[in-house]
Amino acid sequence: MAESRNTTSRKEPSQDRSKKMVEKIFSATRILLINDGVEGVTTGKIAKQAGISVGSLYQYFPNKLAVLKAMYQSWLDEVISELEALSAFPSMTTDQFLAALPGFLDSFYSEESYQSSSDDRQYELELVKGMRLFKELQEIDDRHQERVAEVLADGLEKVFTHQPREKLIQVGIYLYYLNNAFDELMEYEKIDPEVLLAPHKEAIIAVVRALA
Amino acid sequence: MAESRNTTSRKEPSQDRSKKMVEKIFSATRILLINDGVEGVTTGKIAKQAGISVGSLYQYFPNKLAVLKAMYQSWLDEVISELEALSAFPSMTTDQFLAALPGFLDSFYSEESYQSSSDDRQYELELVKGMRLFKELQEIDDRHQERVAEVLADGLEKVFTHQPREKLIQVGIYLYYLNNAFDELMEYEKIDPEVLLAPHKEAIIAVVRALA
Amino acid sequence: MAESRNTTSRKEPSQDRSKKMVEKIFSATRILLINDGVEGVTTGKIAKQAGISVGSLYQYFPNKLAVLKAMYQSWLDEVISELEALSAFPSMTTDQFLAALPGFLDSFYSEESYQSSSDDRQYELELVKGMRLFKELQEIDDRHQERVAEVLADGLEKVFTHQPREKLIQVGIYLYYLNNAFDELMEYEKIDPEVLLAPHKEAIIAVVRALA
Amino acid sequence: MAESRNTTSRKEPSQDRSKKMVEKIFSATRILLINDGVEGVTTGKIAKQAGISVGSLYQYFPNKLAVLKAMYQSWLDEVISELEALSAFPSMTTDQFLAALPGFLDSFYSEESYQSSSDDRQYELELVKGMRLFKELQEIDDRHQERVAEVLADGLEKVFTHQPREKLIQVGIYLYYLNNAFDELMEYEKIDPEVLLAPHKEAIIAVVRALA
DNA sequence: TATGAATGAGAATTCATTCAT
DNA sequence: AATGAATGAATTCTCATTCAT
Repeated sequence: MAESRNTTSRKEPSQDRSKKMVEKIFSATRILLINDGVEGVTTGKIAKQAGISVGSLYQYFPNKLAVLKAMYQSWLDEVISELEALSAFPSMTTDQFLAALPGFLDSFYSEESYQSSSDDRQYELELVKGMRLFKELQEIDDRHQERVAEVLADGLEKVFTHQPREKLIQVGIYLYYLNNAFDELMEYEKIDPEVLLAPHKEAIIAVVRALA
Repeated sequence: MAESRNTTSRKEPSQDRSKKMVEKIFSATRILLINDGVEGVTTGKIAKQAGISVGSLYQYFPNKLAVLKAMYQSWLDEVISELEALSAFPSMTTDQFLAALPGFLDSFYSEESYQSSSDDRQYELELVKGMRLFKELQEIDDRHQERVAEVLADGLEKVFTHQPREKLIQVGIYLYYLNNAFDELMEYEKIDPEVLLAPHKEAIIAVVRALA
Repeated sequence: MAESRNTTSRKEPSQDRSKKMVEKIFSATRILLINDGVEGVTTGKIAKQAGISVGSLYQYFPNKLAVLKAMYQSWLDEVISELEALSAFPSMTTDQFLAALPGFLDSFYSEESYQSSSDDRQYELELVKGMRLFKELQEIDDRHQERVAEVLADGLEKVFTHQPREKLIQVGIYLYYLNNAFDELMEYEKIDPEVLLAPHKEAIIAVVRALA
Repeated sequence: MAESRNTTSRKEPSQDRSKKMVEKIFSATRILLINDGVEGVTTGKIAKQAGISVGSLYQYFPNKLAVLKAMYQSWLDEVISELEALSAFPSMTTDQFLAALPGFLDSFYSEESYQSSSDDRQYELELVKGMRLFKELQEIDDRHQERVAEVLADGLEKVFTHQPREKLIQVGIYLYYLNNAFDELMEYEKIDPEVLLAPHKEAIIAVVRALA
């Protein structure tokens, strides 16, 4: 593939028709991502699965990567939204925060959260795989990381007001990675979530407490 | 690629010539892995980079995957060795262990360790990428995870004798992921190792202390 | 070649364009078969000879064998048609049949029939060669043999009503082989058709007469 | 393969060592021919099966085809020998010959003859396949046909003294083809030798009687 | 002589992308 | 706009043959 091409959408999905088309392409790609993995996604298969022609696909996206890029971006935007919701709590003292943390983590890691539908997980895993596979998607990922750090730092700032912003940003990213590691671990079949949840919470609390 | 083929080495590198050839192939592949990523590794490029013919490559490996497999396996073996060295400490009481832990972590995460040459890191990242890309390599990885868990559990067992083996295994894996997350984080340019080392150590200590 | 693949046509040649394309592929393959032999037929050469791209060939056939298979099948279908026409005579007594046989054989082996263009013969020979070369084509051939036996038995049954079907089938095949042997012999340049036609007819008549 | 090269043996198997070597190569090739078909015979496999090196193979034969050529030639020589034995009967009158023919055919087609070991049959079939596959072997085959015709004509001449040599040659070849067709037919699993032997004999007798 | 490592042309097949209809 | 046929570069792997040891 000519990876050096423009990979942004070719046209704004202004008309309904267009929106529907893009939607078809996304959901077809999602299915392929889940069933065949990124490496198994081809423009031909997307078109077939979407019930459209390859030509049409190229009417809405300049190349294959642009499709993945849009989907990846969209997923990352969701993640940011969730993090923003998470960081949207009222200011409080360190003690209040530390007291509330265990309960919060319990609900955050309640079964629903880390046991999202297997399809969803697979989909996300494949997007991440694609991100690592195509340099172009890595740029998105870099911007995403920064955004994540900012959002989490925003939250931490409400509590750890005495810490320099820069440090909160670093810790924010660390917490993000900690969470991702746990999520990834949950994919591993030998793992017992019941057993690991406790140590994982200890780890998070320790990191946060170190900010106090 | 025919992923179902036999992917073990075709011949034992018994003779010097053979060893040299295999070495050429490995180092050429390493370079390609670093420069082009797994997705950019082709048998043709390997041969060219190694200064040999494609045919020769196929005298030593039954297919492209076998090359990656051997390299991945070799790296994982090194990792296991390191972990074994790590777990080869004398039995001690929980208090002794917890007292020694911070110092140990300091030396473990001394600059050398997590600042290995960028090439080495890139190489390992690409191997991991390949592992996710090819089913056959995933099997190796699964076995590796189990091995890691066992080795780390062996170490923890010397201290936390009262804990059931199974729990030590789970925690062992968690610690492995924690370390990997930190390593991965170190790749991220916005990160300041100086700042994050402390919270990371706190996290590890918290997880271990929870075993007491 | 992966002989275990699906080797039927990839798409119905419904549109005119498609028909023309398939036609191009067939006639190019025919030429290669005649000039280079089955062993000399490659997808690349077919495409070049047909003036199309390799990719196009694979739009119409899933693999090289599928092309040969279609051509072989098509020829065998013709053969069956001819045999059906041959067997489409009215019922008659043994005596009537034996009296008519010599005249029939004369017209059947009139020059036109066994002196088809050398290219046609060569083409058929190469198809047969291919059949022996590729297991997948052998299956077609087996079905063909059975079909031939049935059709010829249908004809013989109209005359030799007292013979068990099974015997007529066996004799049908024998006659088919006899004819093929004669055809093949005609390819041999040292042969004088004028001289051999008589003994060949004697042989056929003897075989048939033995059914009376 | 460079089919245009010299394909005769590189050296006379004068020494014992050489003879043994050539023998090894032949018997290895025979096994491969039976198990994998001509298309599956490679110089590498031959060497491995023979327990020698590829290099050695090329010491005794200039190329792969030369091996097959020698084996094919050798088999054809055997066939000729058998035919010579067959034709080595005393002169007799037409009536005597025709009276003896049925008995002769019975013994000729006794089970041993047309039910030679499956391996032998397969071996011969593959040699014939190879003959059709490689132009170079076809030349041998042409010479063989002529030789067969001569030998059979020699036999027929003892009986049908009034017929011109040329005609006997033509009929000789026809009989050879008749026999080959029957042999080939016997390979077809739907065939019942018991049923077809009688008509086959009728055919032969009719052809011969026509010479009277 | 024997060995078998090394060669590299060549074969089958895939797939992103274009463009005539 | 939509279609999907056509393209051809790229990829993996094979195997007859050579040649240094």
